Amino acid sequence: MPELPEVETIRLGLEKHVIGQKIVQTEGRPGRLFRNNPFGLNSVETELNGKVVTGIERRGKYLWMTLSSTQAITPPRLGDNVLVVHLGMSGQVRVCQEGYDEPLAKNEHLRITFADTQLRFLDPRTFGHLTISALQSGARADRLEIENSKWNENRLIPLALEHIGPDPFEEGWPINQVIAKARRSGRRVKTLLLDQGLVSGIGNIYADEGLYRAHISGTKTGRSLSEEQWKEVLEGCTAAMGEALAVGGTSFDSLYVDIDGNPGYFSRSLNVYGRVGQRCIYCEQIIERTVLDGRSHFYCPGCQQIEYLT
DNA sequence: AGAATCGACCGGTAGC
DNA sequence: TGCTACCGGTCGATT
Repeated sequence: MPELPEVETIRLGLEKHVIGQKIVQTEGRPGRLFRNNPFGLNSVETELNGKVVTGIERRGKYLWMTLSSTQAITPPRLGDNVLVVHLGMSGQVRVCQEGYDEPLAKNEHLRITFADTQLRFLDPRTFGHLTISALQSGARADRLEIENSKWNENRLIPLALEHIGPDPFEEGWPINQVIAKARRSGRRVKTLLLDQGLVSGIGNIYADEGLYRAHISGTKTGRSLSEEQWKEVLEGCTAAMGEALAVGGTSFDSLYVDIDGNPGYFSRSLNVYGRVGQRCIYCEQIIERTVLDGRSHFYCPGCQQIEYLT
């Protein structure tokens, strides 16, 4: 399940392989992955063909590929169309150097061919998205109702991502404003961490790991936590994601691999996620699993005091 | 109007 | 061997 560290691992791999390369051919499979693209698959192909890749950017779990009509690597401009990619829960991007003429695989939705490299976008469960979107000002995209929303004003963000909140790995991300908003909510902390409009990139694994690191139960309401507790939770999630990124992400099952097909190694460092029945490494109580808002929640009953909501 | 909650979308796979 | 239940990120419908 690709969350921030896994998506960033893929972004780094793509940067290595396709920056400066010219797209010679694009082939897509019509279907659900293009459901949000206003002009359908054809517009994806016409937008990409002949363009040069100038960058691969990321916010939260979304990636986008910036493009240029000339060979020079120039910064993206306001209004430029980019290819936006979301991997859902089973999406993969793979880089190939051979077999260019093989027909599209059953689960392959887009194939981009460069002179000596080919990118393949695979997604068996089709929860992912592929779409073309125009860049707009990051400040305008910011929906946090922040008074001085200057932290992101120099960044260009695809219009399709304007509902996506700040990413803890973005330079100067407004953690205090995120906390202020979270503390006005009656929703559970775990649910708030998964709300990509509040803070982006955190998924089920790193939400549970961050809550465990902060020794705080995800069943508490947003408004019941102090500023300091919220800071510990968010920094716990960020630290877990940073450590995971350093080892190529978490391959909890075989669904996540990087662009070369290699798994990440953080699953062996997880403290609670998927460890139901095993002992907490800190207090030695047995890790439990419950369901919050329809999602799995793993926690240590010794370290994280549960709050039962009526 | 806004906030919160819940089900639908998929198919690989674990468990029976 | 075959069947069913389960899982999760996001969106849209419902409360």
